[in-house]
Amino acid sequence: MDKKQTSPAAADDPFGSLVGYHLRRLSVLAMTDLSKALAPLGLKPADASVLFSLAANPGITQSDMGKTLGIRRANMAPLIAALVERGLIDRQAVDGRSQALRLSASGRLLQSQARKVTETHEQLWFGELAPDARGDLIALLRGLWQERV
Amino acid sequence: MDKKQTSPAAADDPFGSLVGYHLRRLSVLAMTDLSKALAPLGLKPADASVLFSLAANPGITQSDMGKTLGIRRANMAPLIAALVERGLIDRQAVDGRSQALRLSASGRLLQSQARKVTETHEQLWFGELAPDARGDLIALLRGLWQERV
DNA sequence: TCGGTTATGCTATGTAATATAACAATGTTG
DNA sequence: CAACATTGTTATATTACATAGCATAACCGA
Repeated sequence: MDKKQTSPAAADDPFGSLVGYHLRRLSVLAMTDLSKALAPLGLKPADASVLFSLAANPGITQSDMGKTLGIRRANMAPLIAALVERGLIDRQAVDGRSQALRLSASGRLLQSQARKVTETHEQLWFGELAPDARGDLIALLRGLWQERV
Repeated sequence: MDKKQTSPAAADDPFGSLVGYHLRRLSVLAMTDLSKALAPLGLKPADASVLFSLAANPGITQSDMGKTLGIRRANMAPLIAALVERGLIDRQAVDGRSQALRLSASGRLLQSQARKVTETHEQLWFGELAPDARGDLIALLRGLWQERV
């Protein structure tokens, strides 16, 4: 027999049946790594998600973007303000309240760089999954969270 | 045609191919909900993970538990201290440095309650998955994070 | 068209989960 | 024994998230 003597994991794993635990461990590790990969661009994952959203939805309002990204108004404000400050985003009043947001030229450039970094990161972390397995996983995860929003 | 006019999501979804994004959204929502479910027990998810680990590995040291849970020494200290303070965990010196940790009687009781709460939560969030699909998902997620630790 | 309600953006603030750095005390090993 | 590594701890910074309250603007029904 070659029991015990193993790593500090061992025993019978009380988390073996908990999806949420493994979701969290993976998500935290992957997000930490993505943070490091984006850092040279001066972006955090939340910033990148704003740029991606804007590349796909030019003219979206701040509050609508918050709804799609799951970020609250109070947290969107400083996030957007910093990107406007850096000249990456232009705002344009839609009415007396709402601001339409668009990428500036430099914002478009940075967005495409961030996209490349993110895709490289995804390939590193999930590239071992066959394309259809990856698609299935995305569909599964998306279905589970979108039900609850 | 019935295009557009849909929810504030819409457009072509710049996150459609990003596993990490969906991992994160699901993980955050599920963890927030688990937090609320555990709150009546006076526990946070990290506390519960400590209790689960201890139920499966009585006598494990603080640092070994940190390694298996992915929690750093500096963050384990106050986490364990609070549970000891509440009388849920007993410490016993293994040598001059290490402390063996065990659930007290009240710790065992609270652990089993936390386990029930967690399993109910898991059922609510992931119960729609067939048991083998759930097992496959867990194996997939676990494989992906364990490679990186 | 007025008045109540809702939406938008913002500031201030609180909480939780991370992270690093530095330390004392103890163990381990060449 | 001397050098090194491990354990637990404190202090502290960062980040992501939350709530509350506010001013302003838009909307909408009587």
